[in-house]
Amino acid sequence: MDTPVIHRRIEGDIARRILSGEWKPGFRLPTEGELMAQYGCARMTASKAMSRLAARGLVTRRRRAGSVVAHPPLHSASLVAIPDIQTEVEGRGLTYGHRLLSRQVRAATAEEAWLAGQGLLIAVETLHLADDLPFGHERRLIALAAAPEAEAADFAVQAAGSWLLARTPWTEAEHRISAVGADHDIARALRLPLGAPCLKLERRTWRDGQGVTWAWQTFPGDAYDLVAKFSPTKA
Amino acid sequence: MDTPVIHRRIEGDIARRILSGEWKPGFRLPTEGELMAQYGCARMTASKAMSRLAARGLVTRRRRAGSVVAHPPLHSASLVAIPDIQTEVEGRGLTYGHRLLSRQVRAATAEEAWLAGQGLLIAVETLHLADDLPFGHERRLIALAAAPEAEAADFAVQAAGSWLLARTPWTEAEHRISAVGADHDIARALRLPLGAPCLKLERRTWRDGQGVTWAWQTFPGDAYDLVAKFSPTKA
DNA sequence: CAGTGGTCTAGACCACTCA
DNA sequence: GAGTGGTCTAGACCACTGG
Repeated sequence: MDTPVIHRRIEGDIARRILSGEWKPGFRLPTEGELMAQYGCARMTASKAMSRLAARGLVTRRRRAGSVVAHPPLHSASLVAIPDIQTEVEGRGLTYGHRLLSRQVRAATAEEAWLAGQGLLIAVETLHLADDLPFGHERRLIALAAAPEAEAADFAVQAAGSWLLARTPWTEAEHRISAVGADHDIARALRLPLGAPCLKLERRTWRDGQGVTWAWQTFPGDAYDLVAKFSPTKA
Repeated sequence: MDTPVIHRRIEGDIARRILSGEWKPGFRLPTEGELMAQYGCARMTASKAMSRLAARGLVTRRRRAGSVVAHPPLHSASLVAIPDIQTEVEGRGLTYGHRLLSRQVRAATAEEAWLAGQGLLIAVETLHLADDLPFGHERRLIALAAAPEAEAADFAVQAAGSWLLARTPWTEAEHRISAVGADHDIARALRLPLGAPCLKLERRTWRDGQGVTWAWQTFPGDAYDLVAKFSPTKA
């Protein structure tokens, strides 16, 4: 058999009972030895199943104390996925496009030191389009030290964001989501009244501690939602 | 030895080379057999390390083809954690508080059928406070079928959100984040001018396909950011 | 001290797929 | 067909911790 996948069956059986509420938080689960007997498998197999449940956060395991159904975190931190803009637009059945509004190479300011130290960076301003209508506005800084080829790249052809994503793997990112009123530039680019509620998405990216890029994306509040369906079943 | 954790050493060694860029996407990784030789371990140990790397998304494994460094997804979907309000407030060193503005038991409307079918639900309106100042506004519906004890609970003591979280594990959740202008109720509750940009967080929660709760939380745009630091190293 | 999980070994069979 | 990963077994030693 290639796919006896006994460990998945064990994992699923237990997960079902936990998720259904049959086994409540704190409930003492079978030990690995008991699982061996129940399923007629080796200990490593039972162990694998339980390890996966622990990785999923469904159970807590402690030596000697055994495995118990995990208590849901009192202050849950759930997750929202942030798709990139092209994916978002095309997911709505619209045609994605973009326009390079400005591009500039300059030295980093003090505020941008985390990105490029005293070095050079590229600043681009991009308008994202959905079916040729303004969809979002983006300001982006790219550290030249982290992506030297960026100086020669033509961001009118491929948007700076996806250009970077395809080339420069990141190891760390920080997102910040907030609501702002449209300022002058953004109101004009997105054709909104001044002060109209907009969703602002700020993203800073590192690669092994070195700054790569810093982007601010702004979307009309009534045109863009960040949506995420999340289930704890992920391992 | 209890913690030889050879598999973690293997995992770390390989992860480092991938994250540093030394091994680029598509690079053919050592086979399990080669790892056995390099580290002087059994095949299961090498296998475990590689499995974990695959689970982290750093490598792609295929029978016969071997394991290669995974290509970063062209359209990355990054994640933002949504802390609950109390955690958020206390994380800023402020004192958390809340006030129950209204509570009502009524039948579900057609729009709320996903939550409670034709059944009853509890509708509560809560004001969240930071250092006694309005911090966020919350409307929440709770399906009585999913949490019958909610009818007797005193949400003036424990806020409905954390009450639920502690009692009713959820298996699926959907978040929606958007920017809106403050409407009358919210402007009054949060003491904002009408139309002020606000961050709206909508959350729908299920437990095994049955609706549990539906909440809308609204925060002043200039007072609340959703921040998340994310690194792909998570397994 | 004894039970539990964490890890490791040395072998095995199989499914898949590339050459 | 042969090499690779996916899974399983039966045994082992150890660290930790609750009684």
